[in-house]
Amino acid sequence: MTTLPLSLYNTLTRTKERFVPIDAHNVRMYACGPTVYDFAHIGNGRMAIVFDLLFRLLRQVYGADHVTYVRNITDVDDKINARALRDHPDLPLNEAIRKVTEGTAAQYQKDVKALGCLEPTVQPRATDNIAEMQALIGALVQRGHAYATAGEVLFSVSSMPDYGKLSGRNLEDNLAGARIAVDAHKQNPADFVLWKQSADNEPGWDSPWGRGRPGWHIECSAMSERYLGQLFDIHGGGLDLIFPHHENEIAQSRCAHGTHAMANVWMHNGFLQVEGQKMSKSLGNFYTIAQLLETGDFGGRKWPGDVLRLGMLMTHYREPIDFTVKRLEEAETRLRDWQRAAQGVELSDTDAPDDSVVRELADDLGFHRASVALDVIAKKANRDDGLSAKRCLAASLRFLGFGLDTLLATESDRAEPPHLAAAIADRLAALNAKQFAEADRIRNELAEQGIALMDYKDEAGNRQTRWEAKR
RNA sequence: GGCCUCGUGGCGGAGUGGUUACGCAGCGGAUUGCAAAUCCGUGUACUCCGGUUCAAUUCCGGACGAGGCCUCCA
Repeated sequence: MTTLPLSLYNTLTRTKERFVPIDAHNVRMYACGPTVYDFAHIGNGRMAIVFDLLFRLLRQVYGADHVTYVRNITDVDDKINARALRDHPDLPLNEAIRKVTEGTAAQYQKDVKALGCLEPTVQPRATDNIAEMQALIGALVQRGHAYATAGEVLFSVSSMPDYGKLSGRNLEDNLAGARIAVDAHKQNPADFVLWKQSADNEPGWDSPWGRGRPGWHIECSAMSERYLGQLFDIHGGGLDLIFPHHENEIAQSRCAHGTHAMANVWMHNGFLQVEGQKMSKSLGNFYTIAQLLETGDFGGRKWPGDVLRLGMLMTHYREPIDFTVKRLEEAETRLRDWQRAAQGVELSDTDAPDDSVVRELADDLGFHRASVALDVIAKKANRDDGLSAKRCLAASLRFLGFGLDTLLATESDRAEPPHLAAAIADRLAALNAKQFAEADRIRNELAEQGIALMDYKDEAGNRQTRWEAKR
């Protein structure tokens, strides 16, 4: 285990802080995962990539077996119910819901894997943790932080003196700006639902407060406690979750447990725009991960997962991203350069990334500075015949979650196309006979098939040809 | 209205109280039969207005602009 100093920006204090784990033998992080009612969009993808990068960094610093990463799957939600009714009107509700959540969750796993994300240590589902949620709600009621009224159990924000610390807002501010009609049954307009009653045609679980379903925030409080404990190291998610979601998670967890904190560090990734505009379905610039991977909807072509990954990471995780075709093209060029420079290395499990790369990442996930370090290593790898630089570059790319040859040949081209070897041999023969027209004819013919030929001289000074498949 | 971020060259994006990355694209050169790949070299910048300072892109204040949140959206 190294002692590399790690610093992370903490939303709670709005400063970058030195990170000190509660237990260096088990560093614990939680990220709010998807609500599985629809395919994940690229904004969801950014969140997955950012926290995957953090996970990888922690594993590198503290050891792969000393980090626990929990990313939940929210599979109880009114949007899911609505989707189930819409898409499967003929099925019983429970079955329809299962169809929606299973299908969407499976697609999510596929998507984030394509983006180069490691599997989290645990991916709990909300519906497997209903009892834990009810226990938390029970504790909140018992401690006087929640009350039952009009078929709902509500959290009482006024029962918590420092409610609003994370988002930096106080209850008066909220009231001043609130244009929402105050629900009459709420003691304070900012009180939020922990449990709500379900109608017969809505999914529900029996509870001390009647058959119902959980509110939005309680699931993360329950699942993080179950897998990470009452106090853990890092909690993350998208910027929009600061309020109300994370604020309310903190309120629930701390008040239920009587603790001073829920997680020590709160991290939030920035949003993205698409071609300069807010991503929205009505503007027609809304893209799912699967769409980018498998269709030509964005820029008229498919985009490999690790190009998307680099395109996201090119910008610091807290900054907004303008997601554009040009950005992806640059990401592709750059990644291909790295892959070319690292080409031909057989990596072993023990090959470690370069220190400079890890060090830059350790400074609040400074991926961009790490990428500059990669450039330096790549230059070195290209310059001398230094195998060590090549190996180091390859190990660094692997560490960062990138493939080593994904852009050098596509899957289907990986197997050498038939006749290619013969064509190359023919061309070499023509070249040696100085029949350049014939040689160029063969080269152009192959180019049309998406195969680029590159000539070089081997150590003996003989002309050789290698090839690369384009896209 | 309240609360947060943020404004660097064609683009992406670091960084610094004075010497000013790096990458993409462009341009020039080496190499090549010609290419590709690779290497070497190279131009353009710090939103505006005040203030502090010997000196500000960097610190402070203001303006303008962009983005996010303010009850279920990553």
